[in-house]
Amino acid sequence: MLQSFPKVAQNPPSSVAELLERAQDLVGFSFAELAAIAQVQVPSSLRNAKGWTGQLLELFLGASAGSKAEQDFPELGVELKTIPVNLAAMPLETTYVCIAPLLGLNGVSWEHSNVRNKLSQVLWIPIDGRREIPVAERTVGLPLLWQPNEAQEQQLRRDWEEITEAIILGQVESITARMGSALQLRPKAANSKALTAAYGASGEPIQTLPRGFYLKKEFTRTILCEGLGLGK
DNA sequence: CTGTGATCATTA
DNA sequence: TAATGATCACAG
Repeated sequence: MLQSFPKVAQNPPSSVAELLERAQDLVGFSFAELAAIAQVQVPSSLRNAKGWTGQLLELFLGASAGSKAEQDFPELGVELKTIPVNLAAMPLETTYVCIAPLLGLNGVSWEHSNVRNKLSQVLWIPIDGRREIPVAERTVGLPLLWQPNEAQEQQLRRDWEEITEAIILGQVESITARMGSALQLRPKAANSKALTAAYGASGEPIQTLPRGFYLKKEFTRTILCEGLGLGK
């Protein structure tokens, strides 16, 4: 099969097929190679460049830049997630999904939740992210376009409902990352001093750390292994 | 400050 | 040593 050389996208993909084509063209390339093409520097460490990998791939796939609270490819209904894995395809990190609203949740249903919207269709791009490999030498893996199956959808729904219920009841501060089987709630802020409004235990307004929804590693591992036919 | 992209680093 | 809670950079 003919392999086109990857290049920085000048426009968003016009179809899912085109998006997948672009992703396919990146397979096997190292970050050093891609960074050279995109004319950006490879950080020696991701310590001060935590989102670098995801943003590098966005350049090649043509994702609309910015920090809008919507999918990366709104016209295609696709969300992009780069996920560092080891040789066993085990995710090395949890996956950030979206900010968790702490107010105005009355009447919000799973069907209309941001979590469901973001996860309705995801283009997963695994990265060989082994820590012992220099960032420049890490490579892009096989892309996987995923939609939650019935069981996964219900699992996510149960977690979301449990967590959301706790938020509504003013228990945000007692929710730990242990709650939920696939989805978890964790801090998502510039630092521990950032504050946002939420409900207190008596329904009174309080200020608390902003939270975000994340996918636990094991859930993501199952997606990748089933989707890529790697067995379990 | 909120939301995007996430990984770091301390602790259990 | 894995997971939780904390943090980094940047756009708007």
